[in-house]
Amino acid sequence: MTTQPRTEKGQQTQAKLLATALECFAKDGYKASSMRVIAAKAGVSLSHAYYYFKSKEDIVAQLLLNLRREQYEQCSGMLNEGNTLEANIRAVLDSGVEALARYHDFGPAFLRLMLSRDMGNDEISRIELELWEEVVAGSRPLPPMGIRRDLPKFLLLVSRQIFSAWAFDQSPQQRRSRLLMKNMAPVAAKFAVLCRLPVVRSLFEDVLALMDPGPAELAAAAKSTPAQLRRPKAS
Amino acid sequence: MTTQPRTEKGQQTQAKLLATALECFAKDGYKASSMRVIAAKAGVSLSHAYYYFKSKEDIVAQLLLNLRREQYEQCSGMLNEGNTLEANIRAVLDSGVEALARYHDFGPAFLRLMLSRDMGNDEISRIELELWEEVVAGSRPLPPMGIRRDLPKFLLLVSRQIFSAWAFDQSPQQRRSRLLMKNMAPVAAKFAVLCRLPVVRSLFEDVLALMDPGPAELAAAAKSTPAQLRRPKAS
DNA sequence: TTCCTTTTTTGAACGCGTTCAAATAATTGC
DNA sequence: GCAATTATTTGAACGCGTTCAAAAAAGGAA
Repeated sequence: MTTQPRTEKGQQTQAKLLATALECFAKDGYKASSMRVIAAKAGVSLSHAYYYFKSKEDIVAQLLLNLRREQYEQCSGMLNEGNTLEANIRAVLDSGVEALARYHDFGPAFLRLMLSRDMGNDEISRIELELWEEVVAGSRPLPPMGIRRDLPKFLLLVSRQIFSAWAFDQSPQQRRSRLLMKNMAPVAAKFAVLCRLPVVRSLFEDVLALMDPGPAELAAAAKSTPAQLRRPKAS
Repeated sequence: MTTQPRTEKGQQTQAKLLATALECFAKDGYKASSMRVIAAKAGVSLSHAYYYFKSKEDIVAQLLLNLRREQYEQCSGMLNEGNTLEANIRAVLDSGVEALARYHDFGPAFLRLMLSRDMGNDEISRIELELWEEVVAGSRPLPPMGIRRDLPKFLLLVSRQIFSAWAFDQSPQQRRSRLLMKNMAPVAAKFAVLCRLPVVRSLFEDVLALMDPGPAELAAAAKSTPAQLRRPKAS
């Protein structure tokens, strides 16, 4: 959403455009829902769609955001009933794939959105992280004290990995990545328990440190320009 | 490469087309190197380019394959000199990012190629796996016996994760993902050593089993159609 | 050579995402 | 009221990846 409508009619038009787009997406899939089709079905000109949405990807971002919100509402309640960590992880993974299943051919577009850091994906990331926080906080028994704080971030990481497998999964019904999800939950739970042991625990911390390095380290890396660019190959 | 040229002139034309494409890619980047430009610079018509390459992505696949081959030749020799596992991992990761650095704006296209299973990326995967096998086989001391066989596959997995971070890394010089690479090597090496402990070892095996499930398990998953498709939401 | 089949090459078109200058409508200040 | 400013809407165009029918060239059998 690039341009905020400043009049009431504008709001309506934008809303209608978005609603139409989501409808088309659900019915005809990603490729078939061209900007021309969406604009036509919404009763506005093609170029007008670009007045409110700066790109097609921008609309897709809204779709993904909607789906995540749906998912959040759907399974937020189920995470506080004293289930095991494994069950909670499973619930979130399942609801995630369930919400997105109809849009599997959006996979690559979704992935691009989530992995690139430039669009309105902050909100999406926030929702996802919040979910994983509820997964951890609502599980009984609670995971080891030392990792309780960072476990959600770790689970977010893991779930992204799974999501990326799902996005490109060509097996019928995405069977492969669904199986991956099913097996991932117990492994992650087991890992959390094992984090009581210092050896495993330090691995956990290492991995997390990899994913977002402290600002000090980043700054240090900024200074040392390795500068050993390759000699131009003879070709 | 969709159509194999059947005459000698055809071979030449295809080769010229490919060479021109790689040249354009190196000089002008992904977006600027349109099929029209490539065809024009190669001295053939636009549609003729599609006679030999079924898509632009097809040419990009060739580029990636070339880069991987280059990387393989460059660092294959360095892996047999009795360095530590960590040093070997670092060498491969470094040479990888070095080979691809010029083509960073191909990142998303590359990623798509490597993650989707439908094109000629078998060859690319094969080369990568071979490299990781040399990393393991050439390191001193050798990693624990029990994981020696599967460690290469695990390292391939890890490297893909890093690659995906690199592909979307918007920081100047891809500083963030380069730092990630630098820190990943010691963690992976440490992990390999810790695999002597049964706890850690079983984690290793769990993760690997996740990534390619045995055929039995896949077949089982195929039968049980969960079939709890969502009730159509009220919109 | 001539005819026929196969391979190579082309021009024209399609629909796509996106941009832009210009037209229309709404709002505001006087 | 009217003019000036701002918000909305449009049509036409651009370059892109891709497709297709058909022309041109090459090769082989008679």
